Amino acid sequence: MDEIKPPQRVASLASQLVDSLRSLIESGEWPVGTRIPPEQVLVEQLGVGRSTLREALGALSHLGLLEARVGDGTYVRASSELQSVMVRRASASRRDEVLELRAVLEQYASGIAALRRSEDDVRQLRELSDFMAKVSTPEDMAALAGADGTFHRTVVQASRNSLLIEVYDYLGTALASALGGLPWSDTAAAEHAELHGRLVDAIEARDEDGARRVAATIVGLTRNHAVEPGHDAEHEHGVEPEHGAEHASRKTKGQ
Amino acid sequence: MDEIKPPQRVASLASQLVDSLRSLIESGEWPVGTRIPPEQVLVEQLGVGRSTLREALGALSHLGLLEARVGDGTYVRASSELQSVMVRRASASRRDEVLELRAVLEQYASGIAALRRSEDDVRQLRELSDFMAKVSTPEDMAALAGADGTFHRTVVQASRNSLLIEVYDYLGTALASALGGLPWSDTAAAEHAELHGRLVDAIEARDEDGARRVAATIVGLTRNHAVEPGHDAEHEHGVEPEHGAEHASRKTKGQ
DNA sequence: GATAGCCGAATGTCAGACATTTGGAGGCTG
DNA sequence: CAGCCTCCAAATGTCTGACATTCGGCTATC
Repeated sequence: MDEIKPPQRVASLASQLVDSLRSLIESGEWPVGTRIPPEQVLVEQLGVGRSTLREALGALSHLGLLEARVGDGTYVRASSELQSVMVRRASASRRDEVLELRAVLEQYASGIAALRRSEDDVRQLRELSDFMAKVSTPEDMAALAGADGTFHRTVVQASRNSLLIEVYDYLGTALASALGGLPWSDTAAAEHAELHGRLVDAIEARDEDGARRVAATIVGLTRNHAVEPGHDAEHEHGVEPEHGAEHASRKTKGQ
Repeated sequence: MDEIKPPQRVASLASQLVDSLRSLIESGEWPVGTRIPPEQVLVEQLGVGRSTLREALGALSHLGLLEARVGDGTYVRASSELQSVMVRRASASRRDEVLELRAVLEQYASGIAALRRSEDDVRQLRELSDFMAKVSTPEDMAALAGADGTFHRTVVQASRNSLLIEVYDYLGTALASALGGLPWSDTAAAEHAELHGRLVDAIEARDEDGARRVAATIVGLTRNHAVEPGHDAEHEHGVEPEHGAEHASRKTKGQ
């Protein structure tokens, strides 16, 4: 009995590989945008056959964590597997369902945020709110939409619940590809800005119920904008995060 | 120019396979528990190499839709890819975060349910509520826990938002494997039952705000039970749904 | 009739080969 | 010298064949 191997053949090699690679990605060792070593290198580093490795890489690709390009290499595309799945699921849902779920999360997160917010949160929200109140020219509408998105994400983040934050973000991603920038009338924009100010007030005052109520009002207003009929049915569900951006130099082999 | 193939080599064969197989599963053509045809058969049916097919099968396995067993076959394990990913993500989160998110969904679903509930919903809820009010002997605690779970799922389902329902269910699945059956004191059980009755009342009366508030109270009560310190950190994240159950007879080849 | 052993079948893994695509290096031309 | 073109190495995509491992059922034996 020199060597007794049998003990651990619990999980398939490919499964173990998937877990290993996934933890490499989720831990940030392979940041998004990284070009991972070519299959040949990984095969000899990990000591597995190419088929096995490819099965693992394929799984991660279909999970949305990796993206392989023929003739180029394989890149890290996202750090969370929940994202791609959630986006795909949300894209397959009726838009009002997605909006409703997101609204639910946002309202409640606003309430919690009022309880857990830091001084820093309040400062950021106040800045964004003030900014949105100032802009009114049509050409700033794009900036306003961006600020609005940041505002709501900041509110949700102040809830300090990472799982809630993540789900909220993914729903937002799924929606963004669907509705994009909507036009705002002047009166609506003014009301919108005023409500945001009140939301910040409530959060600053640690008024859970008030924050939730204001958030509900904002959500209702937003929904009225979004339900405008038109491009209802499908939209490409690829979302396509940044990827043309930071590609590690191709010839960087050793690291 | 006899044959022009180039037109669609847009996506890799394996990717197309994943989509095909996934739709077979999600459409219900291959119900959960089905033993899918062996690789060899699929290879010749689909006209692809075994490596390619295996890459697709591996991806679906790691997505949690399939489960392969050496020497036996490959079985459909779940019909939604969101489930496994969500369960895994939730299991990696702090329990209080999961509870909180689930509580959020439940509270708002209760409010929405009050608006959208059918007569049938009310009837079912009333039955469950009455049942829970009756049982008090310790040996019925298991049945009570089951009825409680069914009650809450029914409430959420009355919201008629499939995405919300799905996410709620998965969070519940993730939690169930973690906390299992908790003991209830008599007074707590009585309060619990009384609250459920009031929730049904509010839903029947289409009282959105009241339903949400009662649900919030129930959630708070439940949370007090769940936050008892102890087994906090990790718990196996496998969840393991039914699988020993309905296996199609092995020799059933044609269908 | 019960049990132990055999055998076929199915998945798991590896190796090799070729196809296809890409990006860049190098040479050619103006 | 600048710009374009060609060619090539590299990387992923696919297929085939082989062997290992494990499981379920069948059969033969006691």
